[in-house]
Amino acid sequence: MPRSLATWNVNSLKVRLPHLLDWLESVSPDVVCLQELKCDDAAVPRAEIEAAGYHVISHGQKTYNGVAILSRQAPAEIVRNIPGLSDPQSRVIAATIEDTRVVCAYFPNGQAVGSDKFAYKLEWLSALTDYMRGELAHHPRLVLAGDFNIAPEERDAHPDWKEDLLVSPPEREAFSSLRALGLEDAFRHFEQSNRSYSWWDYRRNAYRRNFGLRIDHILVSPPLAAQLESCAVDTSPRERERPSDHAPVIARFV
DNA sequence: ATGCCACACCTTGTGTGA
Repeated sequence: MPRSLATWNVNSLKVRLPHLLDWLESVSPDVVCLQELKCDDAAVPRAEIEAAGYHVISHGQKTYNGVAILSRQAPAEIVRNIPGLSDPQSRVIAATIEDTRVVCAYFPNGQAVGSDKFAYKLEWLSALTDYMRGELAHHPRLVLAGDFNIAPEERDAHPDWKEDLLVSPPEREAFSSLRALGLEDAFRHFEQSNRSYSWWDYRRNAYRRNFGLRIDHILVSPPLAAQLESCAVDTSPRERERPSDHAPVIARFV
């Protein structure tokens, strides 16, 4: 089984490749779920990632979206997108790595509560929830990791966050529905510092002020929850030059 | 009230993100 699994929205794989390679070398996670590649599959820097010791599978898209799974062990049963959902946006890739089913997802942003894109977000969330219900029936050891674009509780958003988006009741109810399938938020399995976040706006010195949200999550099924050893946000890549606006989250298992 | 920043795009502004 993988002993460690991370998720990271890199906001352009091309720009963030040096950050990613350095981080892989220093942290050496067994599985990494990446989001917002912003490139198509042909542009994924496969050779560099393989040279770092990882298999790489991707579901890319030019300009927007795009997801990938990096893994020390070979992936099997690869699925791209949510089965049965007609969606031109590349937001999901899933694979079985050893004995564990890994679903990597870049959830829609939603733009503004009540907008067309918000309606798409809720429809997409409903489809994902149905998909996860079926996956859990077939794979007792399941991870859903990615950029959820939802801060699930009050404590997951800075008190001065004024927008409804990412914290609205329908978004939080959708997150609860995923948890209700029997998935645990790995981060909340442990004591954490107050104001722990995974994303900070590039503007207005948000990172320096820790004006952020916790929207990147690792949800795990009960057998994996029972084996959790730790789960933490790694802010070190956010402190580099030209960082992603997101920091990676990493879970370790005994 | 907007842009504040970053990224991609057959760029010289626009769409999108969170």
